[in-house]
This record gives sequence, structure tokens and C-alpha cells, in this order.
Amino acid sequence: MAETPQYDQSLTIALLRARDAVTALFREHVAAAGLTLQQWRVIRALAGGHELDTTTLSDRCVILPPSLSRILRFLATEQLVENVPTSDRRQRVVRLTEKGQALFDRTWVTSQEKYNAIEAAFGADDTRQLVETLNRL
Amino acid sequence: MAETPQYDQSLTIALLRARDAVTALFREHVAAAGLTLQQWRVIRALAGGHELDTTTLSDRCVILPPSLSRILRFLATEQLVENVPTSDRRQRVVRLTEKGQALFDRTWVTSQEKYNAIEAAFGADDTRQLVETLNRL
DNA sequence: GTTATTTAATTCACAAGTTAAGTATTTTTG
DNA sequence: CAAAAATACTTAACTTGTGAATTAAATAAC
Repeated sequence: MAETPQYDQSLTIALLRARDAVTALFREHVAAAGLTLQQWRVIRALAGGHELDTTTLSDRCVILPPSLSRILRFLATEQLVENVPTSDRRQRVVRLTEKGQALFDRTWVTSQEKYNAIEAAFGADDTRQLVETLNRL
Repeated sequence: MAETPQYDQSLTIALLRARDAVTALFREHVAAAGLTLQQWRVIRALAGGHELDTTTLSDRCVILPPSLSRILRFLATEQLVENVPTSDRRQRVVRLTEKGQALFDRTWVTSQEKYNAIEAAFGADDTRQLVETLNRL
């Protein structure tokens, strides 16, 4: 028995591959700014003056709390993010420093260009539809 | 400047979320067999008597060589996989042991049921089409 | 045939994913 | 108000992701 799985779970594999393909286009550019993709996602979520607690950040960036904790520790030592005082002292609310916002500003332009290139290559409508389909999952 | 990124790169986030959603359904089941999802992918690729070199395995499982190396080391100590002698001694070709095949056999059934459940919930046609779209990326 | 070059895989070092346990603060309960 | 429960993060321990360096074996070049 145990015939070779052929297209079984190809959905999970397909998702992996697709993600690999997309992230590969950004990784190098973001690395040039001295960041990993995950660190960049956090910066991006905070850009424009947003002050967010770690639970919200964790959700928006799709990064589990333990990972986020380490990432924030790194970004803080790089003086890219800083803590914001809160009434509930269990919470940790952070925002970008000026240095962090500056890094975002100069990295964002190219990042956006690359994303537009993907949309152009893949088709804007197809991209939008794909995102919609994925979100249904 | 630096307006809040809204739907930018939502493709990468959508891919992350979709993958999280799908893998969550399998992780627990596979963990009950004492395996991680990545270890399971390797087992699955070798199931049915397939003998594969690490390059092929790495490609099929979408696992980078360094990770695969560690995974095979673990699976070997668990006596789930074993090496196959090769003419080109740079290559490493592996196959499942009887113990490995047995583990696969008893885990596979439930795994397949769960996948079918996803297809049923999401729609078989939609699933097929989604996989096709993803592969175009 | 001996020295380069290429190829296949592993090791290294560090960041991140994952689960479980721990810490500190707030809220609830009696 | 004091003890218990809940909340928000962090730490710990282990596996995996990632890029660069390393080892070993096969092939090419001379």
C-alpha cells in the first residue's frame, strides 16, 4: 500500500513555493538596509507615526509573540524603535524613532517599486483576486 | 510623508496567513506522531520505497540543504531513514526504513482525511485553481 | 598522472518559528 | 482590602530558515 503521494497537500507546498518566490524579490533589497524581512514588516507596520502594542503588531505582521519580542529587542538596540509610556504597564507600546522613520522612508520607495513590478508581471487583477482567495482560507 | 502602507505587500502577508491556516490543521496530528511538519514532508517524499538524493529531496520538500541535513540526521537517529550506497560518493541517497514506512502508513490515512476536509470546506475546484495560480508565481 | 575546477553535501553562525513555562501587572472575587 | 484569576509579555529550549564557509569526491585541464 502507501502509494506515492502525488498532488496531495500540494496546497501547502504551493503556498511555500509561492511565498519563497515573492519574498526572494524583497529579501535582498531589505537586507541592503540591514534588516531581515520580519524586521522590515515590523518597521512597516509602525511607519507613519503609528504606536502599537505588541499584540497588535504580532497580529498584523504575522509574527508570533516570542519572535516579536526578540525582533523588538534588536530594533531597540539599533535605536530604530522606542517604547511609549502606557497606563497599563503590562502592555508594551512601541513607535519608530526618527532614525527608524528615516530608514523606512528611504527603503520604502524601492520596496514599493518591486511590489508594483510583481503586480505588473503577474497581472494586477490576478494579484488582487489571489489575495482575496487566500484571505478566504 | 510615508503614508501608512495599507494593502501594500498584502500578497506576502496573505501567503503567510494562508499557510498558517493550512499548516495549523496538520501540525497537531503530525506532532502526535512525534514529527515536525518538515520532518513529515521528508518522510512523505520517501514513502512508497522512493530512494532520493538530498538535492532532489531539498527541492521537493522546499527545505534548504542545511535544514535538510539536520532533519536527516534526526530521522537517521530515530531509525526512520537510512542511507543507500551510491556510485558517486559525493551524493547521499536515502530511503525509509521499515520503521519509517510503518510510521508513514499509520500517519498517512488521517493526514489525507484532513486534506480532504480542507478541499471540501474550501471547494475542490477552488483549491485546484488556487494551487495552479500559486504555481504560476 | 598530477593539479585545477566543479559538484554535492555538510557545518557554522545567527535570525526566526514553535511550544511551554515564567514574570509582572491588572482585574475579579469573596 | 486580600487572595485568586486573568492578561500581556518575556524567557527558555529546541527546530528550522538563511547565507557564507568548509569538506570531500568527481571531472577537467594541462
